[in-house]
Amino acid sequence: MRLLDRLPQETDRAYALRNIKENIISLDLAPGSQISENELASQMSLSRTPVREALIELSRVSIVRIVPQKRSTVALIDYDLIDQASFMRCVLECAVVELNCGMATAEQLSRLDENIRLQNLYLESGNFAALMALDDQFHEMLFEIAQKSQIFFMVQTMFIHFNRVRRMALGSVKDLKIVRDHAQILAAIRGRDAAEAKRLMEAHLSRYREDAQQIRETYPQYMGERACKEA
Amino acid sequence: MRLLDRLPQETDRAYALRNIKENIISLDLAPGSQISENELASQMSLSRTPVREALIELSRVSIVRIVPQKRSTVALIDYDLIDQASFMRCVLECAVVELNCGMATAEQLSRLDENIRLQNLYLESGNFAALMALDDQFHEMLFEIAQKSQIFFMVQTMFIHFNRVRRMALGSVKDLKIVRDHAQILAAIRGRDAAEAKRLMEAHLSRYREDAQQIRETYPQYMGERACKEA
DNA sequence: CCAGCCTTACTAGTATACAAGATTTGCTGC
DNA sequence: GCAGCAAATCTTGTATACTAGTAAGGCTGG
Repeated sequence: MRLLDRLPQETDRAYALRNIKENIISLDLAPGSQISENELASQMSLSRTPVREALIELSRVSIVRIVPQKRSTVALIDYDLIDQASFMRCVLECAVVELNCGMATAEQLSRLDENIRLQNLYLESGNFAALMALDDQFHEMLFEIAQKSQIFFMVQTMFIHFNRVRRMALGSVKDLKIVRDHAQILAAIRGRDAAEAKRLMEAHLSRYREDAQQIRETYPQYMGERACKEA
Repeated sequence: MRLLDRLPQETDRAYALRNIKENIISLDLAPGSQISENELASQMSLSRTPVREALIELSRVSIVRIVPQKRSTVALIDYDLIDQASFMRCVLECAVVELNCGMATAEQLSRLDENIRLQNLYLESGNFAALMALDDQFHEMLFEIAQKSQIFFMVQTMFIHFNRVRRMALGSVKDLKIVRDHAQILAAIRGRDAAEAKRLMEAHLSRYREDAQQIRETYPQYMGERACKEA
């Protein structure tokens, strides 16, 4: 397990959650692998309590599976869950971006502009991790502008299914298209064209599904749904 | 605090969560009231651990507010949060009901029929609590039919903001309209008319917002947003 | 009487001990 | 050798002890 640096004023639980999440996305905690509260706790130099509380939260979105008195495992890649997370995100963000067209201020638009400028920068320099963080931030800003931050916060945890697969395909040529998508979406918002903004967002989010087949072939051992038997 | 009966095979944590949630909705744990892990634990004859884990989950959707090392309180009624929960629900359910039109089987349709029959029954007999439960079940079934159960499960917790206000307005004449809405929605699904189904769902969910002003006047002490100062 | 400090009694966060259940390992008797 | 039982050792669930931070109330010195 790869350890992240502690953030200032971060509680043990928040640290454990952030750390475990990151390790799941990076596949350092591999899909299907067994995890133990005790083991994770000692690796992070914490007690079981904050680790356990973090795992409970992750189990709520089915990214960690806790079988009482038996074991906990990192969930296998489940395309049904990814589809559902993807569907939810698409439906919500399309509605959000429509709202954005009616309410984004000049100052907010320029902040989005700034974000996209940085995206282009990291795209050129090949810093794909930073690019992904900016991508997340871009979408979060759209929720903020629509005054729907709480919704973003709530559903964000479910995006991990999505993000794990995204990370597997990192550095693909798709990234260029993604940044361009963002610029087009911003242009539509600026032009107050809700229908166009929605159309672009839908197309944008559908990109993430494209790599499914390739990933399925590259990491067959991580696939769930049907092949895995219960113990 | 009113205690619910234990369910078979329910863990202490699940029981605590169900119990606290119910007491928040029923206003037995009043908006703005201070709650203590210790006190709740002793009232439910549990230790702090499962109670605490339940409260953490509730704090994630901002229905309970935990101030570290200070106190925990039941959130005041916050119309912004209700709006966001309502928006999320509306956007998701409209998309779901559109899907339903394309995929509901005859067997599923008849189960929905059965549910609505029961709704009419409880409406006549004035059993509004049972009616509300059937209402919830109706909407959950729509998610199931669309094969989006995980989404329902995920966002359900946020509906508590919504449900608390709903409970305050319980027994109003609106209930008649609500049951009729359900029947119309089902008819649209049966007729495979996605546009109509969506339109009906949107109108249906907008009903819940109507009582806002009345509730605001009836329970001014429970209102949050601006008037409350930090301690 | 009043200001300021300090004690005390709370809070939630964390660590650890213990309980209950499941699995595995190895012994035992055939 | 093998079937079956049993004990040891895992797991997570729960209870409790301890830590640290906050707030309030009382005491003390002026």
